[in-house]
Amino acid sequence: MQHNPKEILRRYLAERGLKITRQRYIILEAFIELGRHLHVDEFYPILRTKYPKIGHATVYRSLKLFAESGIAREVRFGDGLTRYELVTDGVRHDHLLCTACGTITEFESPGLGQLEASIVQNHGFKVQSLQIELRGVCSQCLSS
Amino acid sequence: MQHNPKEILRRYLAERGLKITRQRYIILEAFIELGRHLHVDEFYPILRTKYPKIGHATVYRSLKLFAESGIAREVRFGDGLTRYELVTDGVRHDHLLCTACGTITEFESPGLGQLEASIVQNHGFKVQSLQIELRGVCSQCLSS
DNA sequence: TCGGTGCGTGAAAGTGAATTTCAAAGTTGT
DNA sequence: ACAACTTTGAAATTCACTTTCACGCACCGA
Ligand SMILES: [Mn+2]
Ligand SMILES: [Mn+2]
Ligand SMILES: [Zn+2]
Ligand SMILES: [Zn+2]
Repeated sequence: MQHNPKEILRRYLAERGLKITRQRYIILEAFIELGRHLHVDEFYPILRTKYPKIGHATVYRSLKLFAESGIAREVRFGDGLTRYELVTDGVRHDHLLCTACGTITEFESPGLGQLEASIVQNHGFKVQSLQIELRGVCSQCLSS
Repeated sequence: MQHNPKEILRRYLAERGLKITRQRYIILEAFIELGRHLHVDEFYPILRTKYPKIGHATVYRSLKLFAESGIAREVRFGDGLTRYELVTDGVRHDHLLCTACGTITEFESPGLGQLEASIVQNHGFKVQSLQIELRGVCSQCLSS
């Protein structure tokens, strides 16, 4: 149960005297249910069908809160939008962005541990996060 | 002479009927002379001392042009600003961002070729660019 | 060297994502 | 239920960046 996002968020809020509101709950459920790499304007219309009175500022605020609590990750792909994805217990992943069709493909990169280790060794840097972003043309687009 | 940024830009402009203006020349000189990872508002005051009439839209336009021509690279560090750096002939590099003092440290990562190769192999992706971004605490900040 | 064509410039206005403001409403511990 | 907070929603604001448009300037050909 420690890895349930709802539980993690509940604790995070409780620990600092913050509140579990209806809006936060609805936004969290939508966030868990809907796909990855979504930005506010992809959430907002969907949320409004369930809760028409919700304000867009609340959606911004909640997603940011989710990232702070550790259940979400902010992802930026250079299109000026901030996207979010659920942080899962599994292996970390990075993203391939197809410049032809816009598709985002996730990939795992073994060997990043080594890269990180060499950076620590060469620069005495304490790593908090590491992200790789590839741009190019996906196989789909290449073969058509 | 093929690797002189001024020469590359001159050609790029000539090839498409664009013009070498006083402003572009001044901005290019400043860009070459000043440090890396600068954003418009770091350039603008300096440029104005040499050319008080210059407009900020022109600075935005020129830096973007430099990136299009291949002599500059856009770099975004998630602070909402677009920064630029000269593209040099040497080895590619990536960035370490210190979350304590804000310093940007450049590093080279041997072994990226392998990572790229494995991605190509696993996903049939034609890579156009690859960027790594590390966040953490620099040695300077760790030791004080 | 002198136009003429058409790109470039600067000031100001506009854009769009994200944040802030503030009064009203909701949440929680007691 | 009460008091002490925090949160919300609508609207305003911020901020980087882009666009607009009238005028200026670069470049080419005669
Ligand atoms: Mn992802
Ligand atoms: Mn750099
Ligand atoms: Zn594609
Ligand atoms: Zn530091």
